[in-house]
Amino acid sequence: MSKPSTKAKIIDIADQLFYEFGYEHTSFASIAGEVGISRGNFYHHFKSKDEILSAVIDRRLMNTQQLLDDWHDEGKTAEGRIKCFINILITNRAKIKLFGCPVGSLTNELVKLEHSSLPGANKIFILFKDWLAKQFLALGHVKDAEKLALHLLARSQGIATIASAFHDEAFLYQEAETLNQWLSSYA
Amino acid sequence: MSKPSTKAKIIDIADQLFYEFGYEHTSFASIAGEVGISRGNFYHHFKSKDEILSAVIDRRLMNTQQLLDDWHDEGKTAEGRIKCFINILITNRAKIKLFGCPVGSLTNELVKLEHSSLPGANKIFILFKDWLAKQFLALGHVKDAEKLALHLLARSQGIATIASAFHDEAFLYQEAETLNQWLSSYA
DNA sequence: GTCTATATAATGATAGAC
DNA sequence: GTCTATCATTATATAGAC
Repeated sequence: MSKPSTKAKIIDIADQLFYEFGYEHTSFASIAGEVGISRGNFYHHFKSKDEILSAVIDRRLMNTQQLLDDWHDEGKTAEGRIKCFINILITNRAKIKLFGCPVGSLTNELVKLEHSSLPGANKIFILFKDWLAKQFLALGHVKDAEKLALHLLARSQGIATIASAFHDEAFLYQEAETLNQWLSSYA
Repeated sequence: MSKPSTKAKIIDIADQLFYEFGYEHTSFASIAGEVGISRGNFYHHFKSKDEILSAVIDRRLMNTQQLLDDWHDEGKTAEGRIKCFINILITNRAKIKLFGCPVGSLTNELVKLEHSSLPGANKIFILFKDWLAKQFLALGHVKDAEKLALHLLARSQGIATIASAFHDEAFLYQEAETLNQWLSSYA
């Protein structure tokens, strides 16, 4: 592994800070501080804050695709693969409890800013949705695959919202179990 | 009806703007502009921006309590009353599609700001939760009333998140129907 | 109670030396 | 590629006249 470039470091740190503190609340000063560079250096790599957001979204898209590919190898059955999705709520419980879902909370913010990167952020949702729909299709739900996929996506979003509002980790366990029960009625 | 005081007007406008553009993104200048007063006049009524947020949350708490009281009179049965809750997704579809849920999107933001008003905003969630739990209790779900209430709350949150991200009103109709079906299995 | 004028700090962004 | 210095703008907030 070669050492990460400054540009890669900026994207990595911005990704974290946008998640933990929100896009607008994260300043160049705080990113620069974390990366260990000066604010001026910043604009050598990115022309604007929006451009960093774009890069962060692209990074998240890549990471999400990688995650889905990994799940495809892990899960032997379509049901098992959907369970991988549900299980993020448990795997990422510590962060979800504190900051909610990275995708949902970002779109939530971009919606209110009427930000031009909302469609980009939505692409992450769509990656999940299409992947889930493929699994439901494999389970024989030819007509309802899309609907079931979006339904599950919404369910996971709501769980993350409530869990983060109340900083309630137990709720994540409880609702992940409820989702698995729901899934078994479709598998 | 006496004409609303300047203070009441500020709270009313701030409530709308916080919903549509977010708390942090809403400036004093924009509130003052909408109300039709100068920025300086502002601080005669509120000592800080946080204090306005507090007042907005108090207002939302009162309005929510009023809404729940109205539903109590409207719905003849516990099931009917829960359906009133589910039906907000339809009644408020135009705004939810554009800005999400006022409660969920506010807590989402306050979580990331680590804002001291998060517990206050959560009280709105708790009002809904306790009211819903009471209805599920009336339906005979003695042991699961709390769990079912929070589950339904989370479901509605997720639906609002997805609907606003994609500006998709049809999804609100589709999922409200799914929720009503879910409810009928508990009623 | 409302206004104008202003203080102060932080923001995103630029210019130019090294 | 990184830095320092700086700009223009905006933000919250204050002081004091009317």
